[in-house]
Amino acid sequence: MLPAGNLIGRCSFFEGECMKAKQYFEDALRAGLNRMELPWPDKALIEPPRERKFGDYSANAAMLLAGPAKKKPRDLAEAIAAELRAHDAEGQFERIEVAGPGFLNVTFAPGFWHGILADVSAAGTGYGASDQGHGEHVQVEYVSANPTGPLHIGHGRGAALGDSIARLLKKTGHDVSCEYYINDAGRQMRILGDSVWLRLRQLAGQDIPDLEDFYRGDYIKDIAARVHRQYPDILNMPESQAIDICFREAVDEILAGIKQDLRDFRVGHDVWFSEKSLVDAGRIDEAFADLAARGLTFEQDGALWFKTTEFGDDKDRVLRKSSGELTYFASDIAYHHDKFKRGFDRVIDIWGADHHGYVPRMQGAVTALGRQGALTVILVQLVSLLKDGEQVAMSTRAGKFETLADVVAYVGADAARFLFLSRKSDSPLEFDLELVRRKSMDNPVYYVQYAHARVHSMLAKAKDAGIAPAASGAASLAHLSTPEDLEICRQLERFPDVVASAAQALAPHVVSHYLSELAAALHKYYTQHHVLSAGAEVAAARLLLLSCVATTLAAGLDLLGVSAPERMDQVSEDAVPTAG
RNA sequence: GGGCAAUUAGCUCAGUUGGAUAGAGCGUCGGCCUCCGGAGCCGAAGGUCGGGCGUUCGAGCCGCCCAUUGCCCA
Repeated sequence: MLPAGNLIGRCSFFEGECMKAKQYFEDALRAGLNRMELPWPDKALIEPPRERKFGDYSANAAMLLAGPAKKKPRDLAEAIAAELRAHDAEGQFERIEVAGPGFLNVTFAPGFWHGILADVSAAGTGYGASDQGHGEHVQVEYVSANPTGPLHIGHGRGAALGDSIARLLKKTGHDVSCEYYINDAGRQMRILGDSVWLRLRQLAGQDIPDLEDFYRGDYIKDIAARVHRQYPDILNMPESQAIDICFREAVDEILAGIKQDLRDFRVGHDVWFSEKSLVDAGRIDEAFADLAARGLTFEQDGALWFKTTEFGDDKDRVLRKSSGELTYFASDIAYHHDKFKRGFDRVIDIWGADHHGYVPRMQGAVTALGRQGALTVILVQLVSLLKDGEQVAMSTRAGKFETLADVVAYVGADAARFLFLSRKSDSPLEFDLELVRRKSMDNPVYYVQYAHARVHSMLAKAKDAGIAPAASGAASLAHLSTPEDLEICRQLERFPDVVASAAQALAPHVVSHYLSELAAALHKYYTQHHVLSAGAEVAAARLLLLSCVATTLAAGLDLLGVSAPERMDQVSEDAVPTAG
């Protein structure tokens, strides 16, 4: 959990007085307890109560202090409440009450909440930003699919998650680099080269049976045909040379396709790191030497072993087989060794959940390298693809929706991303193509985008009518006094906290849930309070409030990599299905 | 056989250092457009938080056992 000091630091981002409600209450409470010569309890919590009727924020301090002070929790709470009331010179609190077993509940005055609008207006879409990361150098590695075929929908989930986590970390003051690790060395790559070579010869009329263990997607056939066109005499070359050409061409083409798919999904990596370059540059040996210097490797049966049992693994692992071949583990160690040598304070890897057994080993390796705790592995559970409630087979040969590109073309990047980022990464996800594609209320992404578009529609109408939003400090804000006005202010005030905790937990779904709630508050407001016909002064105040909602929605959607359209007909276009 | 996760409303899911009557969307049923976009709003019904035991003032959350499901490893 964040120390309280961070909250103050975050507020310094804005000019003037810190308007954070939670912090304001905490400061007042601390001061009050101090005057009463009571300590601040270690487990003191200040949080919004579950039910609105209990006020804006609730503190459990009296319950924690009652025991040691030998007083009844409620009596002590009353005494603290009286102390707080006596010192609320600025009248920021509307109500200070004691409830239940001894909760201390406060409700802020409307004027306090109106101050939030100044924060949002001043920050614009930068609202919610902070420096809690203090420029920490963080690397996020994600997708990193083997370049043996196009990305599938599971990769899409990892891509959306990694990209959004990077956005969250940037927003909270981290120095972030996004990386894709290209596994272009090793056995899978040999199989890829062999697969293309085999198809090429088959296409040339040679009667060769399929291999048991090779890539058989149609894209292999396409690549083989192209390679043959490009190298007409390839069949006359020495086989090793021909296979090498097949391999290089295949990797280049598949990788280009992967990059295109990610671009279409609005995911961008800063660094594409080649495993082969790691091997070629001798980095593997460097890492081995590092481990050997720490006495953590040994030779046995002609193989090189790493003593992972010293770090909690259930057995030691091989780094280099007796045949001289390197294991995946070996290059992964070298890769992470390299990451830390590049100066990252913290490294985040996003992996498919089927690799979970690999996590302790990798953590052990990082510890062995002297960087315990610097690696965070996020596991992403499987995505099951449905169409009208029925499972779509995911095998390479099955239906036409197996690739990420097809799915994105069918439902649109916004809808796909929002769904991916609406769920905790460690729970399996159902992705129903028809549901996600639907432009209706069962689709949360449109609900949120519509809220944003609704505000902009009103702002445009207001402009035509010559009504401008009020200035953030205007006296007319006093008109924002209904429960719906204040509810929206409260929601807006939460946003920086939401961003901070989402970044800390590396959990973008916290943001998407928040956005749904803010959108709901906006839609409710829209139905209950007419803006443009409410009289010039009221209209101006309400326009300011709603434009702050739009700003915050846009800031939040940006963290998810989802567009914030000003008109809904602008989003429907990229959801139009491709031919067929 | 061992390990990692998951289990919350009919469905899909939130609920993070243990706190007040467990929430949302969809679906179902019933309401709301002479007015800023109805892609919306309001209301109702719907729960043994998989089961059991324990820890304590208090457990969806922590511990142990069991069940089911998924994955990893031998």
